[in-house]
Order: sequence, then structure tokens, then C-alpha cells
Amino acid sequence: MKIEALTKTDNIALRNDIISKIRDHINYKNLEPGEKLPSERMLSEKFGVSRSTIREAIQTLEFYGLLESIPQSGTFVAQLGVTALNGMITEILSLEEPDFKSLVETRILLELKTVRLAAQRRTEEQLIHLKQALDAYTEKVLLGEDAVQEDLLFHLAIAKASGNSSLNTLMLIITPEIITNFEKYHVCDDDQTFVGIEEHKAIYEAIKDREVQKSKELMKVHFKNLYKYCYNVDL
Amino acid sequence: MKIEALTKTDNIALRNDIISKIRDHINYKNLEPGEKLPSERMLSEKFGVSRSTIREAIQTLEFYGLLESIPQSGTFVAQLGVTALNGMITEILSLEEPDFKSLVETRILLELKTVRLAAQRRTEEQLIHLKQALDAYTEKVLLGEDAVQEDLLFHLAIAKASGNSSLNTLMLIITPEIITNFEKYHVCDDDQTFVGIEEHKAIYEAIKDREVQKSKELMKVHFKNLYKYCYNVDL
DNA sequence: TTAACCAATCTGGTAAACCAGTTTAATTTC
DNA sequence: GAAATTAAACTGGTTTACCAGATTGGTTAA
Repeated sequence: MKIEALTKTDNIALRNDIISKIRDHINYKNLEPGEKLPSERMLSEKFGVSRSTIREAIQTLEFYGLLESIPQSGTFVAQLGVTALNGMITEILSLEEPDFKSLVETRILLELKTVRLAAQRRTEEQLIHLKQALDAYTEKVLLGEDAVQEDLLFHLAIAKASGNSSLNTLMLIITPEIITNFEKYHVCDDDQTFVGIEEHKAIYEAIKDREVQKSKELMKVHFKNLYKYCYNVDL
Repeated sequence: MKIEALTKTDNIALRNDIISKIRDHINYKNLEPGEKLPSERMLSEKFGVSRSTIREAIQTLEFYGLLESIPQSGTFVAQLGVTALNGMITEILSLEEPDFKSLVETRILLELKTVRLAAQRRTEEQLIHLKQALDAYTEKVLLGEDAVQEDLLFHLAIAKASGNSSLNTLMLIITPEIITNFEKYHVCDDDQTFVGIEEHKAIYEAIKDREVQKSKELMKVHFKNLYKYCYNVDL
């Protein structure tokens, strides 16, 4: 482990500590949904840390939808009861860094859904966007260059065309981690790239023709290698 | 629209503006993966805002795994090329607030997967946790009290038992929003709660007995009403 | 008694100053 | 001339101070 990783870890540990203290406070005061948390200054003094640290912790809980800060007014607990809030925060604190296998498993699940939805719901505008992404990918491959990024953007375009903003968000969250790990472990085998063009093209055509089931099957084939990798290799 | 929402919107708009400016800078300087961003002070001066604002924008991009800040060293772009980074940031900036239908659709997808994985992989310890969550839910319902929170915690326990940390994280992200909307639109019909006990119990038993297919079918039934709601009602 | 009003206070957001490691480059030493 | 050294500049993180809008509680007018 690198030296500077320690201080970074310390920062996260500190923030998690503050989050658990906020949870304890909510429990102790039995704060109901919509009730107001003490001001950042109060919490800062109470927990013996600076406002920045408090704000960081609040921002994290805000991201998970458990708190909401209103400017010049206060920070409020979401429309969740104490029990749920308690359980959720405990879970958040115990979250592990996702392993590669989990990421791939999740990506496959999400993409088999987004491609079906895209085939059902894509608009003409989204179709054009898909075509552009496909062309950019094809061109890069034909030039013999690395096309991992264009590959990724095509898949994100499918997610967008699914018309499901929630799925789209989740794809955006897990994609960078996937790519980072891909680069790290050199998963992508360049021999497959020309096959990749055909597969991408076929998926695009299926979405264009609104062939729902076929699009899913094509995506399944496209993920075949990933599948194999996911279930045969342990990282 | 409420008045205070304007200032809140302004804050988000400001942060998004900074994010897009960071993107532009990365493009302009053609920063490769792992390269260092200008210091927060430089960016602060360059963009005419305070460091706090810069830090907030960086923190957001860090959450999506696009940047990484190292204490006393600098902020670095992730192992993603300029093209991917560019596309991702653009997507992030255009993210909409998820609609209820998207959330429900996504939740069903995720839960049909987590329950299958839980039936395959659950440990004895996770099984105990599931049982506790089930009992808490049952008790609350039998007392005639509202058990939405305990319901939620049971489902989160399943996600945890799936052994897929990535899926677990995604469930944690969308669950609060779901609950908030449930409360808002009064989706949960209290007549169903006693049926709910039986359904939860059956799912628990299926996971306990490692009956993968059955667990999925039971979850599908459990979501039947949600399904109907999702595809018949527009919000 | 009640409703309108106004100023003191409190809020989250922003900016500026400070801290302790890290990095860098000039200086010294061999 | 090259390698070791050291001090100055730079880094993200933290603390403190300030801002403008929101809240609140007492006062005043009806």
C-alpha cells in the first residue's frame, strides 16, 4: 500500500465516522421525516470537527437521498422513517469497493435491459445519436486504433435511448469503474475488434427495426466473451 | 415552483457550469489518463469562482470515478481517454431527475436479479440477517402499524445476500427515491400487507432452500401490483 | 385579541487565510 | 560534471470569516 493512500483512507474514515455520528444523533433525537437537523455549525461544534467535514458528510448522505439541504434554511431528513434511515446508513457505511466480477455481472444485467428498452422506445433523435456513436467506433477500429472509448460511448448511447433515466444513471456510475479495470487487467482482446464492428452494427440495426427480442439476443452474444471471463477467471 | 428552489437550482447550475469548464479544459489541454489537472487554486482563478466551488465540482466528478484527488499532490484524471471522459461528462450534465416509472422499472430489474443471486450464494450469516428483517416486518404488520420501512430493509437484506457489492450499491442508491415517491403518491395499499407477510416469508424460504428459479418467480408475484401500477399509471 | 411588521438571529453557501505533507529546483558537495 | 541536499514553492485539506436570504419572536397597530 502506498503511503499517501493512508491519508486518503483516513479522510474517508473520518467522513464515515461523522456520518455514523449524524445517524446516532437522528436516532437519539428520534427525528421524523422532514424534520430539521441541527445547523452545520452546531454539528461541527458537537462533533469537534470543522464545518467542511460536516458538509462533506451531509453531501454524501444527500447523494443517497437521505438528507436534503436547503440554502439559508437548513438540512432536513428525507421522507424516510428512523428505522429505514438507520438501516440505510449502516449499509452505506459497510459498502465495499466493488470487485470486478460484480461490476461485470451488473453491467450485463443492465445492458440486456437497456437494449430491449431502446429497441422499444428509441426516438429518431436517439437513433441518430446511436448511428454517430457506431460510426465513430467503426472508424477507429478500421484505423487499427484502440476503440475502447468509442465502444463504451456506443453502449452509453443505448442506455440513453432506453428512455429510462434511472438505468441511464446507474450505467454512468458503473461504466468508468469497468473501463478502469479493463485497462488494468487488459481484458479487451484486440483480435475481437473486427467481430465487434459486426456485433455493434447488428445491435444497432435491431434497435432501429424495433426488434426487441433479437436486440437482447445480439447483446447476449456480444457479452459472450465477457460472460466467459466473468465466470471462469477470479481476480 | 417554490422560491427557495431557485437558489438551489442556481447552485446546481453553477456546479454544472464548473464541471463543463473542467471538461473543456481537459479537452483543450488534451489530458491523457493519469495526467494531473491544474491545482484547485489555478482553476479557481481561471474560472473566477472560489476554491469551495471547484472542490465541489471535483468531488462530483470523483464520485463518478472520472477524477481522483490525492492529498498534498493533485487531482488526476482517471484511466479514461479524453473521448470517453468527454462523453461521460456530457451525459452526467444532461442527467434528468429520474421519474417514478423509471425507478420502479429499475427496481424490479435489480431485485429479480438480487433474489436469484441470494438464493445461489447466501451465507448462513446473511440468512440470519434476512430472518431478522423478515421477523421485524412481520411483527410490525401484525401490530397493524405501517411497515414500509421494514419492508424496504428486508429487500435491502436480499441485495446484500446477493454477494454482489455493485448491485447492492445500486439498490442503496435508488431505494430512498422509491420510498419517497411511494409516500408521496400513496402507492402502498394497506390491504395488501397481510398478503405481504406470506409473500415475504415464501421468498425467504426459497432463498433459504437455495431454490433459485422459485425465488425469482415469487419476487415477480410480489411485484405484481407494482408492475400493474408501473405500466398503467402515468405520473 | 389578532394580525401585520420589523429587526435580530440563524441558515447554508462562498470566499479567503492557514496547515502539513509533497514536489521541485537551485545549491552544495564530492 | 553528477549526485546528494536543502529550502522554497506548491498541493489538497482544514479552519476561519463573511454574505445574503430565511426564520423567528417580540412589538405595534388595528
